[in-house]
Amino acid sequence: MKNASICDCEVIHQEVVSRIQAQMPPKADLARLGALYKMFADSTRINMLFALGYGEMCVCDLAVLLGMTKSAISHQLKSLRLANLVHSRREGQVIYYTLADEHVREILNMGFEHVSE
Amino acid sequence: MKNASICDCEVIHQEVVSRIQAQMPPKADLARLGALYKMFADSTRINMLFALGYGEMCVCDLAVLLGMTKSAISHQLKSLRLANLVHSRREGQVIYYTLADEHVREILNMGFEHVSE
DNA sequence: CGAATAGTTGATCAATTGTTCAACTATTCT
DNA sequence: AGAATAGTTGAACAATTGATCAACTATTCG
Repeated sequence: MKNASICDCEVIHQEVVSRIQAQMPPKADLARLGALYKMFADSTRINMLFALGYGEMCVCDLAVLLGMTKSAISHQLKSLRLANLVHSRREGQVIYYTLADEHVREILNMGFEHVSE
Repeated sequence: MKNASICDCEVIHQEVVSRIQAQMPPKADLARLGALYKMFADSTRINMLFALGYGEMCVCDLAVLLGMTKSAISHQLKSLRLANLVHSRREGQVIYYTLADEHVREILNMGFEHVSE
């Protein structure tokens, strides 16, 4: 009984499990996918991404729009930047942020459709 | 200075902020979107959803496939069920789970494409 | 009924996460 | 150079999360 350690069931559908195991993408890919979705899994970041989807904004614009401190916004922007979901460009003291690419917009819209029944 | 409480900047692009504020979806919708993505924001759940995307499985199958306890799997399945991402049907003692609809598969694939560069 | 099996549940605990605060860097203007 | 402004950063803390364990329910079989 090789599965005794994790599962005491006797009705394991071994053919199904084996077949699906063979089809599963590499674990590392799925971990990266989880990490990607984690960026969308927060109200503040969703708001920021949607806002940036409508146009370029600086940190202060986002702070005013969402009623949050520059610090909080900046921390989240850093996460989004590291995840390659937004790009930034500096103009003097002001740093403007935009969505990184159309893919980000597509992911947002796809989920939004599902939420809108 | 109406924004003094949240932001000390003087270069707020008020026209941009106002325009975007008008375009933003209701906050409640964005919160629900965040909650939806939260379901995809975990390696275990991503693995489970991908697996179920390949075929119906019972709790034990998933436990064996992912090397986790029935309890852990069951807890996550409950979250997925409450989020309407999976459906279940009972057959005797065994409860089989499947993806709720094609939309779930689409969301998974959309993200997967982005992760696969 | 009673034993065995499949699955669920609630409490607990460690780990992760998001915001705040204060201090910091970078750029502009005088 | 010095002051002012835009943005970043790290530590700290509360809140949330995911796995584990033990106890529970539901179904089948003898």
